[in-house]
Amino acid sequence: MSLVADLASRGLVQQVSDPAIDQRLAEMGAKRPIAAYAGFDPTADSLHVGNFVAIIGLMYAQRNGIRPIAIVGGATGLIGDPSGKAAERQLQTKETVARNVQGIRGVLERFLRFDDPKAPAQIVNNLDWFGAMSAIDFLRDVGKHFRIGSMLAKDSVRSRMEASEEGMSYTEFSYQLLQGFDFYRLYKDYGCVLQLGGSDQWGNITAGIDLIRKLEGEGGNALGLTMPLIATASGAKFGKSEGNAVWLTADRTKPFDFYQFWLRTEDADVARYLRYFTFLPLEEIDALLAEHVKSPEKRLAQKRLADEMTRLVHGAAAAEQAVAASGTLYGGGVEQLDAAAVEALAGQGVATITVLRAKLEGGWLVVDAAVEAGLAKSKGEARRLIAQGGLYVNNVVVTDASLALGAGQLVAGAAIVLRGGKKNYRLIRVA
RNA sequence: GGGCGUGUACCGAAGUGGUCAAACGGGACGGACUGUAAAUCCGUUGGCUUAGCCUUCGUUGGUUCGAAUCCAACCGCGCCCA
Repeated sequence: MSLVADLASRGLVQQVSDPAIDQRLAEMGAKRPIAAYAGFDPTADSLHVGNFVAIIGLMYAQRNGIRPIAIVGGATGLIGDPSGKAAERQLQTKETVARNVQGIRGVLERFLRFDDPKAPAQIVNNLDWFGAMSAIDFLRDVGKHFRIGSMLAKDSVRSRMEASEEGMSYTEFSYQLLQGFDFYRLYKDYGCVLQLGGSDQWGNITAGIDLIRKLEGEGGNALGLTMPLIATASGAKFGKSEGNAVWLTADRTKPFDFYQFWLRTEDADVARYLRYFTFLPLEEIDALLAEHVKSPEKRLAQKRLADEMTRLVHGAAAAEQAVAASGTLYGGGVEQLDAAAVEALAGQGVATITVLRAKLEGGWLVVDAAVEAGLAKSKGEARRLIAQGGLYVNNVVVTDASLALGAGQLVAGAAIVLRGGKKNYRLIRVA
């Protein structure tokens, strides 16, 4: 058993509840099949790269023959985890949460094997046990085992009470009971002996470990492990691109944009990310980094990272297409585009809008085009972009805000490549 | 239930009758330099048919020639007392 050793070698262990987790897992695993779990908040119908660390944790568990369980918090999502949050969460409707649970299930199915003969993955919705539980039962059976003192001492509570003006509602205060009880149920019914989570989850994880010990007595022995919260070397939040989260599904973040996100990783981060997120052997990563240090301008490490990640998340075909599209758009190949290449770009996950030919022939203002393509939120913003020299049609700077696009700008008679800034490409095709 | 306080643009935070589309900081975005990096520098950051007009300062209503600023009620939030 080398789950913790594996994770540690990748720099993915922040804190452990027991220094000998691997050994303990081996002992328990010898007697019966064991499982490990991580929770996912259904705040959206998809997961983003910020959730990826937890997924990686489960993937390593599965590789070690431990059944990975993902809890999709249909119940806890209705409450809102205060950990790491400065402000009270906006409550979601039950319908929204139910829909999000479905979406997240779909994402997880791509990373965990559900048909693994030895350690099949499983998705569990904690609404299964909370949905039917009455408030009275909850207070008697769960609440009784929690002491206010230790609840107040949790970092997630203290920081809100002391540091922030926000305070905290009773609803969020009780979150740790819910997550603690999740762990207990999984421990009892699914043989789940280990909980994984981001470092902000420590308080919630220990709440579960304590609850299991109290309810199960001597035999109750659950384990917890937290993984580091990922931040960029320059201190920015990880996983945002142009202010938006980078998602793991193509409908929210195009494979091309996903590839580009990783490709733009700064030097100071690329080594960590390769270790964290890819399954490349460490020796190979070291060799790659040695190359990278010699000639950083080649961005070999970033290219490899982007390729591996896109491959892992969107598949080999999408990755190859993203590489090809990047070559075309950033290699200055826009002028040489032909109809086939345009077709390819669209297929390669470059965000595309389609307009009627008549619109183009009627003289379509670039300003309007930029807004419709999603490069600017308003015409004013589009005009500002132009004034600053940040809008390009077919890689040529637009200098006149009153410019109208026409059929003449169509590359190979098929499409116009619109670019905002360095990073945002849109393909406009005619129907 | 009572007292005190608070609610401003993405976030933090000034402004307390006109000169306020609203200082400043952060973030974000654009440009320059580079390596689609970092750091640094410059610029932008409510909308529009842009020398002008329109909509914003918790909500609604009022006072006033004129309100983010004054008044009333309501809503949200914080702290304290019960």
